[in-house]
Amino acid sequence: MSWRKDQRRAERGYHHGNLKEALLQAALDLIAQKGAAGFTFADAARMAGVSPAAPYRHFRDRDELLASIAQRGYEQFEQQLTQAWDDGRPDTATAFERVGKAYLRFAREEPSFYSAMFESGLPVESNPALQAASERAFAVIRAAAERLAALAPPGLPRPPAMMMALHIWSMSHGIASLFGRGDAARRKLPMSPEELLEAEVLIYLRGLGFPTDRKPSAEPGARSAEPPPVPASDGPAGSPTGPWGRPK
Amino acid sequence: MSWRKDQRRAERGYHHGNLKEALLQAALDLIAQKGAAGFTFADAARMAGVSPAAPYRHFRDRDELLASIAQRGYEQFEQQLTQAWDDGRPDTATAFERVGKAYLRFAREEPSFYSAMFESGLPVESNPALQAASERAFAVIRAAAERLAALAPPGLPRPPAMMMALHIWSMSHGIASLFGRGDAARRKLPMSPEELLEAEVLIYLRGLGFPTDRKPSAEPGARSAEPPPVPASDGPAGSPTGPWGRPK
DNA sequence: CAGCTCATGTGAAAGACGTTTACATGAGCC
DNA sequence: GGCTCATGTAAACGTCTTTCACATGAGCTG
Repeated sequence: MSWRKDQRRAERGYHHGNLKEALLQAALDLIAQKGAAGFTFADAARMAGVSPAAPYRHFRDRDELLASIAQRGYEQFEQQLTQAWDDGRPDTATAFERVGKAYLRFAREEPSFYSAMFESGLPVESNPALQAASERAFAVIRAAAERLAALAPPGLPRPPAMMMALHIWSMSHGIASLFGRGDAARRKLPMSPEELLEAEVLIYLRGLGFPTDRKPSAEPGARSAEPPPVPASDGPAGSPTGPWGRPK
Repeated sequence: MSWRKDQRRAERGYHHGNLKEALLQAALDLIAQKGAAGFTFADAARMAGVSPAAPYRHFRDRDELLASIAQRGYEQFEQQLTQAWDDGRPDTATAFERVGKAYLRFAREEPSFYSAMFESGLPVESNPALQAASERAFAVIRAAAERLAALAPPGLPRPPAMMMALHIWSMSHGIASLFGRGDAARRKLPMSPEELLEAEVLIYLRGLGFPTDRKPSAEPGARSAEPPPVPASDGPAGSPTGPWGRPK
């Protein structure tokens, strides 16, 4: 009946050797299958081929394992956002938009991490390391917003970068939470989450007075020979189509 | 030792009389205390003073109780939004902003419902009644967006109301989820969630070409003698302050 | 290499929950 | 008064979390 367990032990010996990693991996798989709420310490142990008590040698309790996953999630998240931002290349606006897309991509492609980070009900503020990781991730968005704010058209008051960052974050998070996952919580949408976010950000930036044609690659210092983009706020004669495409 | 239970039973007789309601109420209290994940069927039964098996006479399982709460939540949510919208009185923009605030207020003042609705991991689409209730709530936002879209300045392409509704929804939801609750998941903010949302919506609407002075009460058909508000997209000479107040 | 030590894993057990089943109660109806 | 059925109880099962005493063996020390 229980030859599986014994065989497994025979294969690997009394000591697992890398249980902590194995547990984290197992937890990720399980969360992907059954959600952050459905995931079980005992299941992870089973999947790693150890007794239900073994995990306690590596994590104080179930919540600490979840927190570890969330923390790794924030680290990967930060990395993805940083990579998407690519220090603002080739131009700030393009890079900025990539960051928003990276947010959605992360939510879709790493639903387990996303779950542990944002939906597990973990008290972020009670875990300093977790909070720090979360803040480092947000700092990427904030830095991007800072650079973008610096490009705000002169003559208008410059928007606070922190506010912009929070706005972009909440847009991305709202879309990701409501519509962003593989098949969970999906309502029928007239457009993809990516398109939805792209339009939202474009409209928002236009509201701040940024020029918003599709290729706003003309920055002070950029080596562009084109004429500067026409601000979208030119009036009725200005842009005939909005960020959502031509009306049908 | 167990006189409490017996006494309770003596007070109310063998039959509870209103167990279903009592369980829903108990569950709300428990979710408020310990979160949607921490809430327990047995606890609710205890709080209602009945045996752990009694709830099964009223709910197929724990998830059905949670779904009932979520459904009531959506109904109350719809009601609050409808009331905030007040059919667009006194003017569309004011009422629209009230809807956003109502969203945040609901998240803050009914965290139990909000939890059950958005954070419990319930598969909304698997429960037709729940899904319908959720869609009725969204329909309020959508109807408001419809009215607002109809007021879009002429000459520019009219934004799709559905898209606007989804944008407003995701903004509100993002802010509520990230910053909106009593003390959970709160990061230190330079402004209140309400102010953050108000600024975001204002910037967004301006991006769509809507006039955005603080009292945009001039609508076609409104009994206003003022001149129409100046569009915010007038250029550098236009509005000296943004939605976030004067720069310091 | 022998022996020690300590990190790591095991098994058993206690206590909580979810859920089912057979049985008890009593409110409402004939 | 007696029946019936919705509603509640007790007991039991399997699972999960967590703890504790004990087992194992990897790696250091001499």
